[in-house]
Amino acid sequence: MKIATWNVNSLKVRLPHVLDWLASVRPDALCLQETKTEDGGFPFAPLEAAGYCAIHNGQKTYNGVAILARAEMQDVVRDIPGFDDPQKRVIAATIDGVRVICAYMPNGQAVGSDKYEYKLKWLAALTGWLREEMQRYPQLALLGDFNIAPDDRDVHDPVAWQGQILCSEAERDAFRKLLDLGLADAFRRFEQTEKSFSWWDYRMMGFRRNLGLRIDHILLSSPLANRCAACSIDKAPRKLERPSDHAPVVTEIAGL
DNA sequence: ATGGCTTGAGTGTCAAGA
Repeated sequence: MKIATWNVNSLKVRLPHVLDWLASVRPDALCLQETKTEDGGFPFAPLEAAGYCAIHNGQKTYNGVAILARAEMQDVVRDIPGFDDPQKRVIAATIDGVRVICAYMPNGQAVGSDKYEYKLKWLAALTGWLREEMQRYPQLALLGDFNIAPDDRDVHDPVAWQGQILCSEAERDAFRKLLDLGLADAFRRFEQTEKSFSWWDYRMMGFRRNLGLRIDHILLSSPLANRCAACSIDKAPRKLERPSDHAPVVTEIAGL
């Protein structure tokens, strides 16, 4: 089973890239973040023609998350249960016995800001919900744009970014608390080249100079982590005309 | 120099992203 995550930064703009990528990679499931549209503007028809069912938790202008899958999706949940939040950042479904949770964590803007406080509260709520969700679904994968670089090796310039948004200790603590639930960072289960990133700033030729961060992640519960055969970042779509600023992250689970 | 691009909303220019 091949599952993936991609922050597309507007699905309307990126649909051709997404369709090309689905055709060449053929994942069983793809989690999307920042669709930036309500359900009315969601491209269900072309995705279905490409062989994918879709579920969407949409919002105008900002946020918006979706899961595309080749198989039927069951027990769909939108938003974090019990957490009052108008922002559409979570959608979950069961696909071939695997609980797939697609999340777009808040950016946080600046350490100490109101948005930063919201980010930390949001991450705590997600963690609380996942603790229960993992009891119900032993085979669980959390995929998405975490907006957290977990370690200095996930940052192109760790000195410049030290203590800054996406790299602060409280955010990294929140990431570790997710791992403490019994989840494993699929990417770090394998040998990776140094300076592997999943996001590069549009400005300053960030991609060409590899001035990036690894903030998009796939976390796997033990039964899935034990069968995880590969995890990589696909930089190819970032090289196209009008790319998303994020690249897809893909993992392969053997025997599913 | 808190800038630099990109998107959406909307038609002038700003918020937000990371």
